[in-house]
Amino acid sequence: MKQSQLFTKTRREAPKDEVAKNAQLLIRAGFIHKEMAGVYSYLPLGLRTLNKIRGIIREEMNSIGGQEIHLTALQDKRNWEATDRWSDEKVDNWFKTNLKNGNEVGLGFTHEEPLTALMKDHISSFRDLPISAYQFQTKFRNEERAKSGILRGREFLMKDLYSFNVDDKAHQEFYEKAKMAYVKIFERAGIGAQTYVTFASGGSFSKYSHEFQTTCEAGEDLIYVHEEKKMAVNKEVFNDEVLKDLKLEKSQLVEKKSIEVGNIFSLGTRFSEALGLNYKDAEGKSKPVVMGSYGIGPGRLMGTIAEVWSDDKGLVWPESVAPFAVHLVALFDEAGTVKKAADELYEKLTKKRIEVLYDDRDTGAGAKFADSDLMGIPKRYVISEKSLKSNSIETKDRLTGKVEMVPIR
RNA sequence: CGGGGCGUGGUGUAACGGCUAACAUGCCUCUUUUGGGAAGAGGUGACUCCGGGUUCGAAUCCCGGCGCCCCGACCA
Repeated sequence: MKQSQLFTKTRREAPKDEVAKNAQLLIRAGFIHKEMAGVYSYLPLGLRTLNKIRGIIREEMNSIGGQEIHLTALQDKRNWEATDRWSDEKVDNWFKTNLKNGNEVGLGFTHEEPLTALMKDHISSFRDLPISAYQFQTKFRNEERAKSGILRGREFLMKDLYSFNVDDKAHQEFYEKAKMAYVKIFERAGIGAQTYVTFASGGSFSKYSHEFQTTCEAGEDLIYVHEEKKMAVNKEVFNDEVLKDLKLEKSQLVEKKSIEVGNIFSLGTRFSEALGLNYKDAEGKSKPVVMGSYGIGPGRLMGTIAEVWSDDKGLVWPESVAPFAVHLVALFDEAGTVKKAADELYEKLTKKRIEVLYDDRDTGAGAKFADSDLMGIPKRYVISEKSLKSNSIETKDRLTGKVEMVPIR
């Protein structure tokens, strides 16, 4: 893409109402736009990165047998009354509204209820199981306080997968596969080194749930990390009993702030029983389906990557999630020879299906470099009078700063 | 929801209760520039968040509303 065509502009300064680093950088670089507190729009660069993240997640979910679906945001309250999660006393972050006929509907903050109800149409025998289905969906949560930029919003994208199995054993097997898939996702997204499988409260369905916590100063959570075992314990369950359970010793653990980038948990039969999702086993007996749920917020993940991978000049995207692979920066000369060479190189790279952002704007070198640093595209190719003298381009790695002269072929 | 802070051109800031609301940046025009946010000249752009009140006089003080940020609580 030609940068002269990109409608977004970078800015020198962050708006004063943003303190969170992720929002400051993403807004300055033109990735996102703040609509109101806790509500952000994605602009071309931001959406490209978000879609890269979605792509990684999608591949990993497909690889464990997940089938992609798309449920509705509007929720029929009857499903939620069946599980006792409709009342505002039970769930305090509902967005609710009314239809013209007066009926109440909710905006989904998660989708266990509707999917469980939906599955009644498709699950009747043990032969129908296992099933796992996932979606990328906009969730609505009426948070009392939105904060930390894109990390905690009132409207946000979420990948949620739900698993349906015949019994606990089958569920547990899938759960482990899902956990491994999650580990891979965060590795591929570039934050594997600082992301820990973290034991957290399991709610009423199982002893623990597993969170994926990325250590980072901007984090809202406190976890206790065991570096060698690459695992951690969330503060909410940090007690002697749990440590004994997990065979950990306090002295080996280090307290760290972290961001919850994913959470998986066993649901048991809580939803299937409440909504009547049963199947017939081989003996013809009716049994409730055993469920699990597995969430990742791709937007929050993007914000987390921005927090982890950035420096004083701007964003530093890992290749896997960068909006473009290459930032072609042309420093034009009077004669037009640089422009000609840059245009040709852009065509050539594009034909090779390399994703290039071509800075063909008529601005000074300093501004182009500053913007390039801010946007954080992993590779920068500079083409200029100087580089053309040796018939080459200058490449610079955004992360390492390493510079090389590469001949143009 | 408790506590604290803040609303001034697009953005970031300034302005004692008192003159035409200032500076930087952005944007437009011209000239000169062209490897780290170039220089000069000219120009554009604000009912100072909204509504009341006090005052001869309000961006500034008071009351109410709305919005935003931070700390805490909450976040199956």
